[in-house]
Amino acid sequence: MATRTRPNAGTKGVARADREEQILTVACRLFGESGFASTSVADIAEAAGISKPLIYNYFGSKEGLYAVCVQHAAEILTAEIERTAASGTVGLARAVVTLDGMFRVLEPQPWLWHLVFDPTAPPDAATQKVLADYERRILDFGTEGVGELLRLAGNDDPTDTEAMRAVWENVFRTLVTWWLAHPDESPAAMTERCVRLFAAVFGEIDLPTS
Amino acid sequence: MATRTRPNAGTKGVARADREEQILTVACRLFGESGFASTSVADIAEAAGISKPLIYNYFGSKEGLYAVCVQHAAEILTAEIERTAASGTVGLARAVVTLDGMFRVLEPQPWLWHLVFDPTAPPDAATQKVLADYERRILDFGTEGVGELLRLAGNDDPTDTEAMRAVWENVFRTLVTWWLAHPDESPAAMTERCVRLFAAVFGEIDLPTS
DNA sequence: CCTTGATATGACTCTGGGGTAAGTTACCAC
DNA sequence: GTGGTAACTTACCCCAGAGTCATATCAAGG
Repeated sequence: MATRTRPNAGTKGVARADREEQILTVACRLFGESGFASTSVADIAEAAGISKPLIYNYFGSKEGLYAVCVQHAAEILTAEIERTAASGTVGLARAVVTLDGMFRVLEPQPWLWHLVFDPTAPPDAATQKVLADYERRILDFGTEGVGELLRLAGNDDPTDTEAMRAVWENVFRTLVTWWLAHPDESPAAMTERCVRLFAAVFGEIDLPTS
Repeated sequence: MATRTRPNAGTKGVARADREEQILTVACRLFGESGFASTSVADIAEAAGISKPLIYNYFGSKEGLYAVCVQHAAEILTAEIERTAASGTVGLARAVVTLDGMFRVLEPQPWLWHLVFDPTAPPDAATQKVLADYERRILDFGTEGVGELLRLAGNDDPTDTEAMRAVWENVFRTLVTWWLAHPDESPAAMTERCVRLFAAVFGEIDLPTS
């Protein structure tokens, strides 16, 4: 055709699976850094060097893409938590080990954290299911340690346990979020800081040799 | 005129100050319950039984209205915190007293809480200034108690103190938010729950007679 | 009465951003 | 070469929701 109305169309030799992975990587970063609501599909397309319809072609909708991003992040974070949980430590030592693992996992891609806790995440069913699953898998670990703490103090009220679990979950989140807001701090240094903070509240704790 | 093209126009005998207060009340509730981003000016107008332009006439913009709402809420919450702070208690007892006061203030209008901590609040200068002021006034109280706790454990690292303050602030927020999510629990019952939770972590605490 | 200012609204405009229709290009199998 | 298909884009539609304009009604003062 003499009239090249769409000079950039046509395949560039990138297989669908590869393109999907590339889009996913870019989207995770943008969604994580700016939040779901403040990130437009056009932004992602531009950052990935492709056009908007390709994203819709591969992921269906903005929500669809987001759900895959959250799934991706949740899998990484859950795997790390389950890994440290399997290491056999208990009580506060386990908390420290878990935090330490989280810092190390997040260091190369800190935006994953905010992805999972994005307050502007859509009420979309797929996304909510992924988040609910994540929540459920994480929950048990927290409830364990917290329940133990309360029983030690002679308290086995289940509602108290639930409230305390919410508190613990948010302490965990706060420590990670605080660390993310202080990028100069290494994971190791932050872990030590956590140990000092716990010690101030609970007294000295015996850590596993690592 | 035979052609009554705008049958509902014209004053209804409500003075500007009264209308502003009425709009403010409705807006606080809607913004607080659904968040800034999910609440449209049309929603507020409808809930207040007036038309959209009147809101723009009185408040200039959606952000302008929101800033006034946040100011309103922040004043109420700050006043309550400063009131309990002036009561003379210290340490954990003060934490309990402050929480108790907060539960009582929020009982008739729980939405005020989420208004101040809305993650979808606009980056608008006026709003941010109000929030920053609120933050600053609250901050000192937390830093005080937290600093004391750390010093007692032989720790006076200022960065540790800052991190611990962030943790404490979020524990406070979590307890209030948890309570708001359990509307059947009375302020008194929730205060007692907090006492039990603190006791489990810190051991028994001596409360002021009240 | 009749002007003036405050209170009020119906019916617009405009923009950002999600989503789509329809076509274009390249590669591969035969 | 010539279909068929997968990869890709341009240019568009469309709507919710912020914000505005021109006008209408009322109450009070002269």
